[in-house]
Amino acid sequence: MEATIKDISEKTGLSLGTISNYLNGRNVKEINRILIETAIEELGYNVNMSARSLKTKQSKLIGLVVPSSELTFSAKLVSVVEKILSKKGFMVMITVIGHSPLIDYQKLINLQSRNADAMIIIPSTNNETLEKWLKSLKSPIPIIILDRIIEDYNKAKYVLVNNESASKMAVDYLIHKNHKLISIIGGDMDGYTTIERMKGYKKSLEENDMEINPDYIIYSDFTIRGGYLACEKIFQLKNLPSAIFVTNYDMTLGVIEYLNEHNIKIGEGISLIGFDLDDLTKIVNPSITMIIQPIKEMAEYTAYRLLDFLKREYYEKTPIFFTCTLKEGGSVSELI
Amino acid sequence: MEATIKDISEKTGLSLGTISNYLNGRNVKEINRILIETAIEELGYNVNMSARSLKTKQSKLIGLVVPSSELTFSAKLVSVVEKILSKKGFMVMITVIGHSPLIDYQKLINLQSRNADAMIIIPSTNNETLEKWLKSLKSPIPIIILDRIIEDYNKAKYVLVNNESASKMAVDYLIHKNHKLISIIGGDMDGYTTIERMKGYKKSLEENDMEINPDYIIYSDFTIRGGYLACEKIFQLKNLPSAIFVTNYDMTLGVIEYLNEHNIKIGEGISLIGFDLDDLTKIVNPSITMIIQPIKEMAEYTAYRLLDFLKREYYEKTPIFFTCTLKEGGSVSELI
DNA sequence: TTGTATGCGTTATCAA
DNA sequence: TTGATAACGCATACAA
Repeated sequence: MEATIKDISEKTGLSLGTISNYLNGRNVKEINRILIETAIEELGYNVNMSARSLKTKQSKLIGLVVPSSELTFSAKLVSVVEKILSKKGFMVMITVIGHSPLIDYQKLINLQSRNADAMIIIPSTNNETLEKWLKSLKSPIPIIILDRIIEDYNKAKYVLVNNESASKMAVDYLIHKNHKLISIIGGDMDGYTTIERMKGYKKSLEENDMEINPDYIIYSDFTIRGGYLACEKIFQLKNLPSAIFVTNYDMTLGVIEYLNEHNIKIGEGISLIGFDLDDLTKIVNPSITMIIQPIKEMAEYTAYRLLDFLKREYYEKTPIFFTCTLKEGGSVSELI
Repeated sequence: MEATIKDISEKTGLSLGTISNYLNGRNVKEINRILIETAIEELGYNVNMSARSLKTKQSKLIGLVVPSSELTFSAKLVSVVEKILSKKGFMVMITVIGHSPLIDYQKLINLQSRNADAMIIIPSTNNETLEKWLKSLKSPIPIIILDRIIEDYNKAKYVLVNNESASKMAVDYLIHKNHKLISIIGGDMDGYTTIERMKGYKKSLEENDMEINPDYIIYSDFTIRGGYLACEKIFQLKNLPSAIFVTNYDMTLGVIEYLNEHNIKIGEGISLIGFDLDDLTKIVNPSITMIIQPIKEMAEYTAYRLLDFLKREYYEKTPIFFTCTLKEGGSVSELI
């Protein structure tokens, strides 16, 4: 049997209220403080969070909703966010969505019924279940949504990268290296992220008075397999591009896999720019030039903002955009 | 204000007990069932888990303790475990340890005070705080510990791979390819995992009547940087080995990084076998020959066993060992 | 500064 | 099958 404040009360001869006061950082007479502390020590007492939550309506639990498709990204995020939040006594509850609408819904409800104090959500791709659930939420807990904007939902704070300019930067870089035929591999056609990244691609081409050839625009699904297949599609074109810009991590892996498998030399036969994390850069030879999301900074910002919100200091919802950087590797050759 | 069973009781005219009975799957008259269900629907009712937990002493929360050093491994584990457990209404609470003893301890206590129904722990390396905490635990909740054995702690179920034979398999393979000078990069010298993997290394050499040269045995720390530095050390030897066996994922990355940086051709200048996940295999060219841990199977086994334990069907604690496989890539050349 | 009493939302016990 | 009531462990309002 776990010890309760009642046990401590009995052991110390003090009332429940005093013990509770001590536990909540209120003033207690020095003598009693020592009394209580030794009792806690001896009994191995821990606060029962269920009881406390029931009473205070604060769970000290942060819900983290991540899509099954973004596990690498999520893992980084979790480690940073958890580190910051745990220092303030919060625990992180994880739920992975994106498998089936029914199960997703159950999971979200489950999360809700544990009344998380706040929520961090990575919607990644369009997820109707998630959006429906979000809109049905009436409790005004702070919610931070990462990585994309849900069009008609403005009750959350959005933290994202400027996808359009990141994408433009990549294509500008390729053009600067004299590439004329540039292919882009995007995710699902109507996803926010892909739409934005495509915008940057087109904008760059337009600004440089280059033709936009729809054959070079491939839509895929943000998976390794998807990247592989997209790359395969590109190599079936009569007129091969000299460079490929792959717009996410997993697809970049898939593309590299395809190129390796077909003995196509990266940076020679074909130039390549990837997207997301810099894990890869040093492992692949030649290293891959990549657009890097400042994920650590985003995660830190998210965690600290959440903490602010929870202190009710403010809850302002202006979206914040982070800027990606281009990390040069050896995967882009300069043409003449 | 969230709706409670009291609201449902009032709306339906039924007593709290009946509502509770319905909620817990007990028999309720058909008419009342419909009454309740529509009330729940209309009020948007959700069970308050804090209250339920307080009463039942079951949190439906599973604690997951992962080391900061094993984030890749952990991410895979989480996704599999979460998928299985969430179907049964459990949520997964994550805590990352390994930064500082003090914070680690706070986190573990925090986890405990939320009375998780069960725990999954990946200790990775020696962690005194964790061990002390485990031993101080009196509540008999099911605990599954992955990846290594804590010597004098037998209150948990252990799920691991047979490190010794996995390691032996790798070295046997190299010897079979006529490698005579084989270097091994391990983690911290007194860690369970490293000790086991070193055993396999030595056993293989002994069985093949080969000399064990301490110069070829490098201890490091399971990080990317550690792998890099270990590799550097190896290349400072007067008498270079022809093959390196790296005993974990991150260090394998570090080694590849070093080799790329120094233009040492993998599979030509030096042969390489890595350890853990097969993410890499296809990305690096030539693909890396690796010892693969059956992490998905282990995670599934862990989740299902936990579910069994929670149903109190049994809680047997015989350690279970999974077998690694060797996945051939192009990173090991055959010598003559 | 401390003690007493009440209630948070739920389940469990018992009687009807 | 249902209803009334107590209890889970804690925080809080109020009185002392």
